[in-house]
Amino acid sequence: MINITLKDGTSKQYPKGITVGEVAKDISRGLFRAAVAGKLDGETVDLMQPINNDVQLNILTFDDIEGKKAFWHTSSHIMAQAVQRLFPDIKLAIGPSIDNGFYYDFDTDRPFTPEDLEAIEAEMTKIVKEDLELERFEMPRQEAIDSMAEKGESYKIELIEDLPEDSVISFYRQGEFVDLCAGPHVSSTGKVKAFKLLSLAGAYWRGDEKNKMLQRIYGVAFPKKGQLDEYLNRLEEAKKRDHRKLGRELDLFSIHEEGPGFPFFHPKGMVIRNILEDFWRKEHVKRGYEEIKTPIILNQDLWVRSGHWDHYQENMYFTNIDDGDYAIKPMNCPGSMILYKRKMYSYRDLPLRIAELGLVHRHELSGALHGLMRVRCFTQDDAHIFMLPEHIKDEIVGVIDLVDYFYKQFGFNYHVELSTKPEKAMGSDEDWDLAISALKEALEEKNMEYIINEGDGAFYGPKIDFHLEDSIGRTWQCGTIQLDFQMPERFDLTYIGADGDKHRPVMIHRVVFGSIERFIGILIEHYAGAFPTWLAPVQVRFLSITDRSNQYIQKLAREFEDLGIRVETDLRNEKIGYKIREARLQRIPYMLIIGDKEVESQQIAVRSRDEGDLGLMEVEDFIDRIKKEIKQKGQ
RNA sequence: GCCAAUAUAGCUCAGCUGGUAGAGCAACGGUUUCGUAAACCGUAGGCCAGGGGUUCGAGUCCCCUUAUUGGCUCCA
Repeated sequence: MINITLKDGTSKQYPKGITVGEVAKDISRGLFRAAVAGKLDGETVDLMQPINNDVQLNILTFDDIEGKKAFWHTSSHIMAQAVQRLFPDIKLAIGPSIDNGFYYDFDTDRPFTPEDLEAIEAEMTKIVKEDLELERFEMPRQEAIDSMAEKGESYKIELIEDLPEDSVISFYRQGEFVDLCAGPHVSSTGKVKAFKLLSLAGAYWRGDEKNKMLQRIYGVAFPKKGQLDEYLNRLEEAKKRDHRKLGRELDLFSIHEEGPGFPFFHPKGMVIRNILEDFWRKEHVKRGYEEIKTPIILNQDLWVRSGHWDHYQENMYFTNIDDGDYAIKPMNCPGSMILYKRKMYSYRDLPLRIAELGLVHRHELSGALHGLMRVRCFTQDDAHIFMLPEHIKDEIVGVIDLVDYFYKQFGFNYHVELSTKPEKAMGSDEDWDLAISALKEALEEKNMEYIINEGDGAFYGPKIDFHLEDSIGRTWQCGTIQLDFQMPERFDLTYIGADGDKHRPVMIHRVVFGSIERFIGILIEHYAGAFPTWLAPVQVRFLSITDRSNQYIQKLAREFEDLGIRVETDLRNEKIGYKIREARLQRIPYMLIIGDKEVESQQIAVRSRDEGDLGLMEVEDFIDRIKKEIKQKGQ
């Protein structure tokens, strides 16, 4: 007999060799039905897995992340099986589960069509009905390679060859389909009750653009039909808050064929932009930053000196002035260097925090452009902090606090990544190690969780990135803090130390919004277009019942404007319901409805976007209310 | 840049296997002066993304270009 400790801490005796599934069945039939996999001492395993010694066991259902992974992994096998039945000539590459479903990559000369997806789905339905059991088995390395060679599965051979010498090479079989796979999997194909293939895409083998492009099919699957419907519904809802759609409907910005990746900001979009910038300026002054503005075009020699010519050229635009070669800035730092060098600094002047809202241009691949999130020109809310080595940690902590303060203001959740030295980098490994440990130290002092992104740093230094989520869960890098020992060296920056000698300062590059454009895109999706009053392009719209109230409205509107409240009037000869509908579609925080009654009593009828009809109010009371709300910035 | 899909009026979309472009909303003109999410009638609006081809005839078929979308790669 063996002792099995369950999730709730209780332990039970079972005969040696009992399977995970049998334990689940012993606990309850319901749990057995919901079970998709198990977790033995932290390792996820199949339900068929026998247990031979005392362990801690968790029964995983679809509600567990690892359970979902197993479920989706099996779904990807079902899809691959269907594809192989319909298109026997295809080669299998890889088919993992992902955060929201699964995919499988196939190699075939014949491109899949949307009709193929339907046929594949139909075949998958059959496989699910066949309720094929999944069976795990292992093979010695050479045998595994031979067996894959026999099937012509060259990608699988490559995968096996890359496995470490001592690793167990396991396969899963369901009916006639066999795939190299570490597992775990659900016990039979019949469990995958509801699924949908979502999209077709090209994907490079092993994510390397030098490799062949394979065809990837994405899908999702659930144990119940209702869950699938709910998921698809959520996707539909998310599409409604897409910033590209709302940007058009709310008249905030547009992008035209004449300037792919170069967004135009409309008057209402500019209101949001200007408010963000005002807020930004105020907070930066408070924290000891000074603001500068450097030119967009600077001569090519500067970019050679900064290292951009060697490391960033393919992302830059170039131009020519009077036979001289110039570049359009892709970053603000070299301009900031020039300003630092304009005079001498004492160690007492440092740290020096120099901020710049700088418009940069970068050549992004056409296929990468995406609304305001990925553009070819954007404004960075940049700053360069020049400092002594002993300032490093405090300055980084200061920036982390600033970023956190900003993101909290908008109610964002974010996650942090630390990126290390890339292949194409300047500087010695020692410098990089020093810089990386400084960043780590700051993160640890703030008790921040972070993931490490190996080789993803900027060419001049490692960075801490702050990532925000869009409406469908994709994350976008916004804030970043980059520690740089290289630029000060390249530009021979100095300060005079207490010893009277020249010393080299260290610098930080950092942004908080990241790109104002991207940040606005994320804000639009975050609020689904319903901006809090302090950010709303129009805060109040007056709606007339009849034209008898026009004069009163115009008088009030002028008063509100004088108080700095952003107002619009709708005096059209339309029914009130129609005007309310339009104002609601524009997500305007307050509608003030003015008819004969209001003119008579010199009051206003207030309708709030969030709370509905608030009834009659004194004008003064409403002004107090909205002013307070604006001051609180939606907190 | 690569793979795939898409491109019809300001917006959302019809237009079947080729026979000469249509709706709703918006705009404009009129009627209606109305109380909390869409009044009524009328008018105008399109080089069907651009270019080339096949055909007696192309929005529909083919090719090229551009842009967009979903991915891959890259990144704020």
